[in-house]
Amino acid sequence: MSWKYALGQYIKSPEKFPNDVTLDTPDFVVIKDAFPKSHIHYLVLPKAVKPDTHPLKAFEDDNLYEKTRAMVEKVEKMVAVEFIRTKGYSKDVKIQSGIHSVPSMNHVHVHVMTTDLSSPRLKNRTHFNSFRTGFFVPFRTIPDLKVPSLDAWMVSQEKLIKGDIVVDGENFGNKFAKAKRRLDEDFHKATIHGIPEEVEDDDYRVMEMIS
Amino acid sequence: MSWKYALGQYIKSPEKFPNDVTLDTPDFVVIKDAFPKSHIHYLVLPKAVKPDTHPLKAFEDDNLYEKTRAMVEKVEKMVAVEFIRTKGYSKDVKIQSGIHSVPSMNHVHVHVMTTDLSSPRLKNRTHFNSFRTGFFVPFRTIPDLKVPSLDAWMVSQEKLIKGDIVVDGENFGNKFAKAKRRLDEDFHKATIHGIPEEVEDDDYRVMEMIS
DNA sequence: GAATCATAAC
DNA sequence: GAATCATAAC
Ligand SMILES: Nc1ncnc2c1ncn2[C@@H]1O[C@H](COP(=O)(O)O)[C@@H](O)[C@H]1O
Ligand SMILES: Nc1ncnc2c1ncn2[C@@H]1O[C@H](COP(=O)(O)O)[C@@H](O)[C@H]1O
Repeated sequence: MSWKYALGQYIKSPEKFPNDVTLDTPDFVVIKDAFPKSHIHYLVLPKAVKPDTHPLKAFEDDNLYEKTRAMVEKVEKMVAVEFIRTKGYSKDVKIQSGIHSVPSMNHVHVHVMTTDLSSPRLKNRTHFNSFRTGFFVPFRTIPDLKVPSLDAWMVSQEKLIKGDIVVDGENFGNKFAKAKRRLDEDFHKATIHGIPEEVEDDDYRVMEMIS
Repeated sequence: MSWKYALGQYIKSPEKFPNDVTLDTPDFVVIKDAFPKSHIHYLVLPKAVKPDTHPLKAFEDDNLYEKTRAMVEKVEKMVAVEFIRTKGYSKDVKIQSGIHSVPSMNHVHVHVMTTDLSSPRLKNRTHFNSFRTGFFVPFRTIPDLKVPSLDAWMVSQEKLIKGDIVVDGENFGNKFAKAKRRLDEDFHKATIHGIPEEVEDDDYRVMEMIS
């Protein structure tokens, strides 16, 4: 099995990876991304898809899309809870779920992750742009996407990876290290490192969102 | 001022870097290493040395060596205290102080650091070997070093940088990423993440060492 | 996708 | 020294 098929091992033998597999149902396996690009980063893997299918192709199947949507939703709620539990309280837990326009790994997978991009594994511009540009396709936008030619679309989408690094509104050009510092600072500031007593009433909207 | 002389700024204008300068005396400035290779990593900079002097040349001056020794000792004690304060209790705080055989940066500087090499800034084999092979010259061994030809010695020492990565007794060859994982795990395990009540009597030897 | 190595330019 | 970019080999 070449590296391109590495995600297949979790589908084939989830029991072999108890530390990586978070959820194992008849139709899905949910794993921790082995190289998480944010503080929390999961992959949702539908089991019944041919390994080399492009996600947009796979999700033309309304039934698969709908089942995956339900699982993604479930994992999003887990992420919110886990974030609050492990990272201390935060005013708002921001989560993004979606696919890469041109996945490197086979086996259809949906990224479900916090949006911080504050992680030791975020090492280059490609990593950043793959999650913060149009190269990242939010899961909910998939049904309305109009992609006449998948191949042409992929070629076009791939250019987004090479573009300038933009954090918030600020353009960092090719200064990845500087942008990374910013992302790490932003995460640190956004996370409340105080005692629970300091939490204000209006900070509970996340708990409501996930309830 | 080219990058090679960047450490000179702390000597020239310590007041401009309050976040970096830990100690400023008539003869020394002590700074936090800007790219720390261990959890705690300081540089001791004697002020009265010409910028492009090799440390072994500078420390032939017994008076300078002795004054630096006293300052290094002082910083080592600070490091021990800081480690216990910030990283949680640990059974033994291991500290290494010394110079690189072939420094890249000018302005004589002595590294005073914990030995963990567990740091996001440790990024390659060169970093590792520069602190874990004979390329790193412990400060206390300097007076007894016999180096007839500094140039020849440096050429020879430089080869150590290219060697296999060895952690504890284990040879990691060129597998830096794997070695780094080990270093991070080791640090995590060595550091006690429990409550003070779990500390045993014989764990206080560090405090005695520094008292 | 990750990781090692080499190479400019600062 | 740090950082960006390109390149094999997996
Ligand atoms: N062996 C692996 N196990 C788990 N996750 C992986 C593995 N190899 C790569 N990944 C992750 O899989 C994702 C593949 O990205 P992409 O194909 O661009 O959607 C990335 O987020 C990787 O960090
Ligand atoms: N601008 C800087 N400020 C503080 N420390 C630095 C700076 N640039 C490099 N360093 C550190 O200086 C040390 C120089 O290493 P060396 O010359 O090999 O002894 C390394 O540990 C670097 O991380």
